[in-house]
Amino acid sequence: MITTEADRVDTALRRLRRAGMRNTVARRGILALLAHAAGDRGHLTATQLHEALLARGLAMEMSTVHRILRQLIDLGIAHTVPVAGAMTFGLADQPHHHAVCEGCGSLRQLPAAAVAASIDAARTAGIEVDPDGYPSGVVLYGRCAQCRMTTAD
Amino acid sequence: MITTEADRVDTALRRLRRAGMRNTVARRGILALLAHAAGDRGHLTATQLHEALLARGLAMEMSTVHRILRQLIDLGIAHTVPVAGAMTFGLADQPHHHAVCEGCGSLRQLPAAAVAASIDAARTAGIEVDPDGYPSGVVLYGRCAQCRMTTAD
DNA sequence: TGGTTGTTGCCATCATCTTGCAACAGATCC
DNA sequence: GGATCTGTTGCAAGATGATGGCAACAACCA
Repeated sequence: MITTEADRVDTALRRLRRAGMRNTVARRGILALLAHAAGDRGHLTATQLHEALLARGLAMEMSTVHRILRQLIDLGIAHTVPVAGAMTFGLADQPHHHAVCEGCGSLRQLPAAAVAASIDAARTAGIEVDPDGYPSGVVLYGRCAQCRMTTAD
Repeated sequence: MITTEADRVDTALRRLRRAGMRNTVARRGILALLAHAAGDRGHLTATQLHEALLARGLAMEMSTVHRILRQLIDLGIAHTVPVAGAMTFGLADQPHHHAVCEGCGSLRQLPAAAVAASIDAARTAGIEVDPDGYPSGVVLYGRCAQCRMTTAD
């Protein structure tokens, strides 16, 4: 992790600005949370984001959260990973892919090099996958150590 | 494709039977469609399955389709891949993973060997992924040739 | 500082999936 | 073949996640 959270938010805001979009409280809040989550446990669902925003005193509508997330994805600023029927969101400023625990939904980042062979195989099959993991890239669904312990089936 | 569709349905029904579950019209219908789809374009969503069942004269409730699909997944007979906010379902009798087009939702199957390196990387990161692709395995999200043509962005 | 225009809040709506319960039907035994 | 047991389905309601329209608001530029 070279850049700080503030730097990453700043960079994202500049990209928004260049696309003709405004620097608003709602967007700054969401970007700050995404940057924080990226350095922490991984990605967040729209609901988790909404709750975290409220906890920070940033009251806003759920529809606004969804709208902003969609915009961030359209611009390639954020990317999204489907987990257990819901979407989770993270910053896409550092190329990576994802391994998801289907038990608890926790998420690990995988470097691009680790999934290169799989991307080659997909290309052979006719699907071109972004090597930087945008908008979803490669997702591996499995179980983390803790969930393998608790559900011994 | 070594086994016929009928064989695959039969095998699945035997596994259901062994688990103490009954051989019903609804289950036969769903398994037949999944077996057919696997040899065709890939997987089906619950809605697509429901419509196809109605088209075959097998009237049943959407809730029944969902219930049966969940049972098939619990038994490892079917597996599921999230595509564009919905889940798609396919038979899991032949070990494979998936490459999905985010444009049109079409799906290609990848052999287990093609994604082995990625699964190793996930294990290193702490997530154990089933090499046979159950229940979701490895999913690569990208774009097929046709969608890359139509949306030139 | 005022005007323009993108953005947000609010509300309604849609789609997908889940759950509870009573009626039904497949499987087994006699 | 018929009775019985119990898993299964239909029906209806609802939880959850995501989207769209419109008026009020606020960020940006001149």
